[in-house]
Amino acid sequence: MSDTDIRTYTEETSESEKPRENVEETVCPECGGRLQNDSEHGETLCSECGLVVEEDSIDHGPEWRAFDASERDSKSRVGAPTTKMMHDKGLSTNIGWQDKDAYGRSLSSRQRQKMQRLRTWNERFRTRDSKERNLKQALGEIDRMSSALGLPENVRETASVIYRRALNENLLPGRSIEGVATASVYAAARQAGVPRSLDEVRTVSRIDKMELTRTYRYIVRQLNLEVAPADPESYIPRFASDLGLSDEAEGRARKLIEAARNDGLLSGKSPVGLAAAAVYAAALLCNEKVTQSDVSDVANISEVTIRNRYKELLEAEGVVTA
DNA sequence: ATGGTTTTTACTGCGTC
DNA sequence: GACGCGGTAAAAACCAT
Repeated sequence: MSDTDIRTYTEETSESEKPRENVEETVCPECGGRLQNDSEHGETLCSECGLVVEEDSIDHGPEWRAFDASERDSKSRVGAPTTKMMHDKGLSTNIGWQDKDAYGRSLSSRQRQKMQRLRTWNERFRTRDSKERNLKQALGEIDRMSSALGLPENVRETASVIYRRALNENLLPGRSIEGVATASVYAAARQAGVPRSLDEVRTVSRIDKMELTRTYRYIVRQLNLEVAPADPESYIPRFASDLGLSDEAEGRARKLIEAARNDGLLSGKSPVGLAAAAVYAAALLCNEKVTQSDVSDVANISEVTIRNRYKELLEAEGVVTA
């Protein structure tokens, strides 16, 4: 009754495909000139007019920001930033494949043999036991799924931490790596306040719904993760932006949820449905054009549910203001 | 396994552009 | 006439017991 957040919603995603822009274009839309790649800056630009058509999303900069010179000095450090996203935090030794010494000179054949042995052993130690190899694969999956879901970096870190803990507590036997990794992503997204529904997570994973819910429950219990019931409000920004609504409408939607919360309308209902209904109602109140089917598409919720919820929302609002 | 609640599916009628 | 909206009944899904 209270634990509605586990709920899943069956909805085939085949019809929720959105028209995709053609990225194969090789002619400048501005002047018709030829496009060329600038790999250093990760851009695709026009050779005629210099228009940047496409920018790579990879950021090659450091993970911190500096606002003045002294801050830059104090934050700067030598070496690659560590990350929990690599199974060894990126700190392990790597031996280059080129048989060159530090000055770029070639090594003698005797030294080459030695380096080859070192490489072999280094690799063996690096992925020493099954746990390390397990983690290596899982973190790859977590990264992949997070990207597909558009989740921010900190969620991936959190998911990685959760997975590590599950691994350390020996929760893995009997469960698939993919399953636990998926559950970690789901839990991390919710903890970070940017929840994705079970359905959304499932679509980027290779496991089925049942395994995901089972595994998710299990690791939440075993690790004593504190995952509050999903708050409808946390879905609102994403839905509102997907529908191209104004900030005003978004705020309005929050107020509707707030009013409903005071009336005790929230418990037992799907948070996604509530959020969708609030967004729809708010758009109406702000005279912004959105149809029920639009909302049902972006929220993956049925129109009927939206109708039922939004009726209740407006009533609650009416009670409060009256 | 079962029962109660919620959501979905499918279908209908109404008004408007 | 297509579309958006509102309602209903039956089916399905989900959760707790």
